[in-house]
Amino acid sequence: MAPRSRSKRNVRSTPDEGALQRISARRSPAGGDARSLAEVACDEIRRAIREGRIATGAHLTEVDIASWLGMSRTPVREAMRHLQSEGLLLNQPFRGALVMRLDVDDMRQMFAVRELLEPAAAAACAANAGPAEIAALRAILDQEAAQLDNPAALISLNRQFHDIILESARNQFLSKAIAGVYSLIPLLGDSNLLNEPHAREAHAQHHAIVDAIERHDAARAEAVAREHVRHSLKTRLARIADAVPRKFKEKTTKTRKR
Amino acid sequence: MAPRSRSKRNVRSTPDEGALQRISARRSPAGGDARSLAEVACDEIRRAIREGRIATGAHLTEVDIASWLGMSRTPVREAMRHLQSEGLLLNQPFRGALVMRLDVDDMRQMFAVRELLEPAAAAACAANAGPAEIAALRAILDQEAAQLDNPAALISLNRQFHDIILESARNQFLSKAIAGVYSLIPLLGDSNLLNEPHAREAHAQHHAIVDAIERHDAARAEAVAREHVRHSLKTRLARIADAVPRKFKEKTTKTRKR
DNA sequence: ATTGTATTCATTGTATACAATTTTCAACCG
DNA sequence: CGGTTGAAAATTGTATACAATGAATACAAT
Repeated sequence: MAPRSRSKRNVRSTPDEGALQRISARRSPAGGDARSLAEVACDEIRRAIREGRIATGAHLTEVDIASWLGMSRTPVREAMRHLQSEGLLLNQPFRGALVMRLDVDDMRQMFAVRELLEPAAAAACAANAGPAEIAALRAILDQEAAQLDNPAALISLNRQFHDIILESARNQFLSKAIAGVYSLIPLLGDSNLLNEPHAREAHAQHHAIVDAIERHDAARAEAVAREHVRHSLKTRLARIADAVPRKFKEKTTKTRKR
Repeated sequence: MAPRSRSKRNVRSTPDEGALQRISARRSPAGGDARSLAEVACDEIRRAIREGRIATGAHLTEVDIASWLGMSRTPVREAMRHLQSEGLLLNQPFRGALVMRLDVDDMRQMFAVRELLEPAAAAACAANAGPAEIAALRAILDQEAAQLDNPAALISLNRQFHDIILESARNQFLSKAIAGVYSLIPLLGDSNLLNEPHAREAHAQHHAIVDAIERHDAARAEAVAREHVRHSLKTRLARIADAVPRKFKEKTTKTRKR
């Protein structure tokens, strides 16, 4: 077993053994990563998909990823299985794994479920949230207001916002269900928050949600959250409608590394 | 690569090659299993948990399972990671994996989510189901009616019933969300369908659901499905209330194999 | 030229060996 | 008698070798 100690380059009494350790040391030369290589692989693949460096529809093989990341097949295999169960990769029996591709209909299905789950989370949060959680939400609102023209920051804040609501809902099954949907959002392409008018409207809705939560008005929180999801879908559909006019149809663009 | 051919002991024109194939056949001596060992391990562990041969709260290690199932750690590890992401096992960093344990509060959370998702599935099914699906549902109803005193059969029919509804809902995200919840039901212990009065009521509700679906009455299907979930929770809570009087408290009973 | 057949190739499945780290437990010192 | 330290045991992480299978391809026969 190799990783897992966070930053303890630990006890190691005898010095010669320290040397021996350094010989077989981690391959990440800059200091303490200390996550398992499988986790690293998982995150790297996810990130590459999110950033578009691996296109949806591309097909990955264990050996390709392994040589890309400079590790053996074992952790890569583990990561790929994980991503498969997450739904990001599609196991193509003897031809590598396909990066899942979502069409407009899939997107509608996804938002239908979000429209079911997220309002429920907001309602539960309104019922359960204490002063600490409400303060945390307000803090996020303030930061959002200050960063409305900074999509990267907004994306991070947005995730935190929804995470706090989800935790306050205090329902692990609801959390897991929503997480299962969220994990496939990267497949939809760029975030809506790159669009500033959308970001402004989303921020206003966040505000309304927190107001309702603070008043413990579950029905109102639920309604606004539902509207929030609907607005998000509407923006995505509009973006697709704008983008469609282009004539070209990509095939399964193989974006490999190496 | 080893398994994966389902039941195609395929074309193989020349007979001597058939013999040669049999020489290097799978290690499961009785006929064609042909699933990967990781899948076998996954199913075996799941089954052992469902049947109570591994108690909730038990802690499993890769080597124990491997020696139990007579395979190497590799596929076992894969299976355990899968079950962890499913939520059936809880990774306990250096002390083996814990079989997840659900208390009454967890159960309530689970049913809260089911009460959200299953009515939505019934409603979508009512909107989408064609004659074939409705016929399939009616066939299940008939079989249920004939087996009301056979819990094992009812359990299988119940799963088929909900599977058909879920497929007819035509929403992969909804399906995955519900599947994620269902996979933890074995942790709740014995099925409600062992209780005949409950089974009768559940069958009646199934009937009402199918009637609504056939009339494409989404609102009615949704309402009955919600009542169905609520009734299921009520029965479980009543069973717990009955069972609690017993004084004994189990510890983390280690139910190993081998 | 087309079809059927054998061979090679690409890819995954599994076993095993080893490394590294956490836990456990016992001995030792205060 | 309690706390600390050190070594052994238990457990997991990773690499690598090998087996087995589906797919692709070359080749022969009609």
